[in-house]
Amino acid sequence: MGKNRVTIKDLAKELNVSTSTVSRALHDHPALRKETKERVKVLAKKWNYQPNTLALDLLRQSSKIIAVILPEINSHFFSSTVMGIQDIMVSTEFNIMIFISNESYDEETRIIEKLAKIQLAGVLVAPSSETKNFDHFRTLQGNGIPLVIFDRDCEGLKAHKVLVDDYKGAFEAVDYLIKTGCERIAHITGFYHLSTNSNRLQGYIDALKKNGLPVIKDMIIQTEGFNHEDGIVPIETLLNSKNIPDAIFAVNDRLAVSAIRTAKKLNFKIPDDISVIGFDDEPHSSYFTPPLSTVWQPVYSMGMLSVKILLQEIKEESTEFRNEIFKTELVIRGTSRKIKTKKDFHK
Amino acid sequence: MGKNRVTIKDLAKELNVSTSTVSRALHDHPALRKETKERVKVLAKKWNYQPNTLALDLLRQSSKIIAVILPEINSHFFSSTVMGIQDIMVSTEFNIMIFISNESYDEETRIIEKLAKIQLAGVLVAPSSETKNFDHFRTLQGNGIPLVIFDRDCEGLKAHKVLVDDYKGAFEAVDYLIKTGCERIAHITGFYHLSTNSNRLQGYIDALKKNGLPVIKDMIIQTEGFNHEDGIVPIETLLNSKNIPDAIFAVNDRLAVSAIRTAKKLNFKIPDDISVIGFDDEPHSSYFTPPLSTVWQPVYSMGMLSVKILLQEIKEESTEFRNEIFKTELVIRGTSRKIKTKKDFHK
DNA sequence: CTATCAAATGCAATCGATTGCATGGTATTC
DNA sequence: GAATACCATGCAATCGATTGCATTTGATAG
Repeated sequence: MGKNRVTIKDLAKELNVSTSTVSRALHDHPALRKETKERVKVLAKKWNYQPNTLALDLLRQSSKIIAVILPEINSHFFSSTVMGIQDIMVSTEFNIMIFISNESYDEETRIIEKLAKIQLAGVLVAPSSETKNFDHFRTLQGNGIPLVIFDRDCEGLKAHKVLVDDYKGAFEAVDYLIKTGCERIAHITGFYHLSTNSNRLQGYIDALKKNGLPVIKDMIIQTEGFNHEDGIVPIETLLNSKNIPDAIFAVNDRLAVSAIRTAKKLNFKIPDDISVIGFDDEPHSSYFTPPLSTVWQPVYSMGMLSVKILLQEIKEESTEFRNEIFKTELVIRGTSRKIKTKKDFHK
Repeated sequence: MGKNRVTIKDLAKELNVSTSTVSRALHDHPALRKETKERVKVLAKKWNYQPNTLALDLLRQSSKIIAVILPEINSHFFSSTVMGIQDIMVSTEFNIMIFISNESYDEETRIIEKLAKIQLAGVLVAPSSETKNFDHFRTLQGNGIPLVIFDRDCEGLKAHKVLVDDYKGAFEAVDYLIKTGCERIAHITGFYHLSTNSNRLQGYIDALKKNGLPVIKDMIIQTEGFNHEDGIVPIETLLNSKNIPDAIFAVNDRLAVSAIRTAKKLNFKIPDDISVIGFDDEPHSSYFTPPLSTVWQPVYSMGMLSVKILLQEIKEESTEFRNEIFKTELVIRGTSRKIKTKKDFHK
C-alpha cells in the first residue's frame, strides 16, 4: 500500500497551490492556466502520482469491481469462461473478483452475503447445481447491483441471461446417434432442476420420440455430480442390467469418458457395441482412444458476452433484460459411428 | 451499490445520537452505556446496516483484496491452485482478484502496472514463462506490498516462495524408466529459463548420468508452449529421426498425451515400444488408454500454503523470507512398464 | 484613479467510518 | 452547597479526491 504513496496534497504543497488546482490540472479543467496545468502534470509524472482508487470509489459510492460466482473452476467450461471475461476486462478499468460455490447453494448464499459488504459494480453468476431458490439474487438486484446470469437458467428470475441452446445440442446429438443405427440410447445426467440438465434431457427425449423410439426410464440414469468418479457406479449398474444400451449420451465429457472406460472394462467395444457422445468438448477429449464425439459450446464467447452485457448495464441502467442463447455444434469423432446411408443398408 | 444503503449517519439521526456513539456501540466500546449500545445494535440489525468497506479501506489505507496473477487458468494445475487459495480465503475478510498473464511477460508487467493503481493487501504470483526480469516484482515490494511467488522460481528475487521439488520429481521418473529397462529416453520440455523446466531437465540429465546413460542433445526437444498442439510437430520429428527413443519423459501431461497420440499414429506400441511419463497428474490422465503414468504435484496444498504465507506477511511484516518446497509423487499407470527384477532378466 | 469584469485559483463540503480529546451532566464527597 | 470526579457522549479531524461556489488578482474601460 505504499506507505509513501504520493497524494494530491503532496503535489499541492510542493507547488504552493491548492488540492483543487492539482485535481483540476490533472483533469485538464478549462479554467486553469496552461502553465499551471503543465507544472502540475510535470511534477505528477516525476513523482509517479497514482490517484487513490479507494478515495475515488468512496466519493462515487461504487468500486470498479465485478464479482464472478462460479460453481467450480476446475473444469474447462468455467475456466474458459473466465478467460473470455478476462479478455474483455483488461481493456477496462474494471477488475474481477472470483468466488467459487462448489456447486453448493449454501456456499452461494454465503458468497452473496459477503458481497453485500463490498461495494460492487456488478455480479456475474453461474448458479450452483443445488440452487432452486433465487431470492438471494433478487436481494442483490434490490440493492441496485447489476446482475447477469450465465450458462444455467434461473426460471422465473428477471435478469440478463446468457445461455446455451442445450435442448438443441442434445437433440442433435441423439438424433445423430439414431441415424447411425442406435436404438437403445441411454442418457447420463445429473440433477433435473438444473436447466442445462433438464434441457438436455428434454432434447434427448424429443429426439427419441421424433424417431419413434420408446423413452425407457431405466435408461436415464442420474449421477451425484459431474466428475469422472461420479459416473462409474451408475454406469456399471446400467451396463450390468437387462437394459444394455447401444449408445450413451452423457451430459458432459467427463461422464462420457467415465462411461467409455467402464464399458471398455466390461468388454464392450466403442463405438461398435456402444456409441458415446459427450457434451462440452474439453480440449483433451480428442486425445482419448477413440477420440470423443461431443457437443461443442462457445464457452469463451459466452464469457465475453456476459461481461459485455454487465458492463453495459453498469454504464446505463437499461429497462429490458436481455436473453442471449448461444448455439452448440455437434463434433463427431471416434466414439460414435458414421451415419448409415441407404447404400449401407443394402450391403 | 444500494442507493439506499443504510449508513452510520442514518442510524445516528434516527436515534438522536452522534455517529461516534453509533460507531462505538457497534464496536462494544466500554465507555458506552449498555442501554445505548443495545438501542444502536437493535436498530442496526433491523435496518440491516452493513459497514461501508470503501470508507473503512480509505481510512486504513488498504483494501482487503489480494491479487493473484496466473499464467493461465485453463490447466488443472492453476485452477486447482485457485481452489486451494479460495478455500483459505472464504474464512477471512479478504477476497481475491484474478489476473491472467497468458504466459506473456508484457501482459504480466501490464497487470502489475494496473495493480499499482489499486490499493492491495498483497499479491500472489506464478510468473509467466517469458519472465526473466523481475524488476516489476521488486517495484511492487518497494511499494510495501507483500508478495509471494509460487510454482515458478525467480532466481535472485528475494521474496516468499512456494515451490515444488521439480528436480527430484523428474529424477525419480527418469530413474524409474531406466529401471524398467529403457535406455534411450527422450525429454520434451519448453523454455529453459523457466525454473520448473530447467529443474526437471536437470533431474532428467542427472538420472541418466547416475545410471551411466549418455545425454543425447537431440533427444531433448523443445516446444513452443504447454498445450497438446505444441507437442505434435516436435514429437513427430523426433519419432521420424534416427534417434528413436524407447521412452519419453514429458514436462507435463498435455505434452505426454500429445506424445502418446503421435507415437500411436506412427504405430509404436505404448508402453512396449515407447514408455511415457508425464508431469502434473491431471484428473483425466488416468482415463486415457493406456492410463498415463505421471508425476503428481500437491497443487491444492501449494495454493493454500501460498496464501497462508501471504496473509501472515500482511498481518505482521516478517523479516525472513520463507522458501517452501513441496514433494512430488511418482504415479505409475499404464504408459510405463513394470520394473524388471533379477528374475525377469533370467527368463 | 476607480469601477467592473473576467480569468485563475482557493475554500470547504462531501463520501462513511473511526477515534483522540473535549465537554456535558450527574453523582459523590466533604 | 460547592468542589471534584467520572461516566457518557459529542465534536471535529482524518483518509484522498472532487467540485460548486466564493474570492483573489489583474486588466481594461470609463
